[in-house]
Amino acid sequence: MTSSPRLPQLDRLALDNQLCFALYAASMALTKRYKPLLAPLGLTYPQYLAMLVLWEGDGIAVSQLGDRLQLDSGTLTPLLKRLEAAGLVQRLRDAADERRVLLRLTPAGRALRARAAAVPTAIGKAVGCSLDELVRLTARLHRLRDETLRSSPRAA
Amino acid sequence: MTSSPRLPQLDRLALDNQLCFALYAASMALTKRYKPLLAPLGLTYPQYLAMLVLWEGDGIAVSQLGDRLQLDSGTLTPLLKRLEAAGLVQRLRDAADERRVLLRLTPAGRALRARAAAVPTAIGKAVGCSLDELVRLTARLHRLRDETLRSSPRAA
DNA sequence: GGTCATTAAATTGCGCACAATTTGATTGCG
DNA sequence: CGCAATCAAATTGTGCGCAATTTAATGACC
Repeated sequence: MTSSPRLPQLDRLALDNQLCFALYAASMALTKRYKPLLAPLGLTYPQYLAMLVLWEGDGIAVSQLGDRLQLDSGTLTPLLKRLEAAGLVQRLRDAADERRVLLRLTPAGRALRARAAAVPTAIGKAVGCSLDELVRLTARLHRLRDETLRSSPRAA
Repeated sequence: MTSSPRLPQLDRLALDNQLCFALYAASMALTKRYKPLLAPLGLTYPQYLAMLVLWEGDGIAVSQLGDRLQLDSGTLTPLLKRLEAAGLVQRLRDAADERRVLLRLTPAGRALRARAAAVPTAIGKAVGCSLDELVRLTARLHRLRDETLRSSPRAA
């Protein structure tokens, strides 16, 4: 059986047939595209995602931010400390539950939203597809994530 | 203008409307799904991608692997040293061009492919969509990556 | 043949991502 | 109340991912 030169399984291990690699490569490429747009704002890409959540509504706990971004405190604690050092976010213990750390935008953090509004516009042009196509692809990817997490051992 | 409570731009900054986040979250979720499947093989996810390329054909240089995965030597050099330490890959200077490092699979590295064949099968079940849908989504993502890289400043 | 630009890896430094553990606060229950 | 279980952040350690620099080899041009 090892002498057969072409098994059907070989094709399934081809890099370009892997959905995971297509996702990974597209995500990395798009993230690189964001970098020059976010650098003037003083944000990295994950920091930008955290700010998007806080612009929707601040005063939330670290764990709630983590639920939204699917990241844990091991990732978020140092990231949020950097946002705090940059003067965009305030971290303070919840008086009602001292285990929690609440996140508040500073005036500077709130003001940054206006400058960030130009980012999605610039990216929209770069990906080169219609708004409708973009919305459908986004929805498709969210369903894929949900499906993947659902079948996972320790999904939230 | 700052007193208007709802500007159309606000919606464009909503996390769940970002294609980038949908990609990022789906990619992270799927990568986590791979982890328990790859751990018995002694591979991380990026190491698995490198092995996929080498299983297609070894004897290539580090830079060629980098072209395939869109990764640079800063990422690949330590990764490949770990694969070498694990006994899966051999790194040797190209006699014809001493700047290059050629990558060869060891017998153990070649043998690992048979065990890895079970991975795509297991993942296929987890994502919960038809093979046809999977192929179309993969192709769509590859086009998105190409488009994103094409519009990039310093694309290869 | 000697000099300069180019190229390929490697190295350094920073910021994620995550598993595993620790610290400290809260809840549940007798 | 007392105490174990649970929970939220923080910490520690490993492995990417990438920008910037360094080292060394090759190619080009005079």
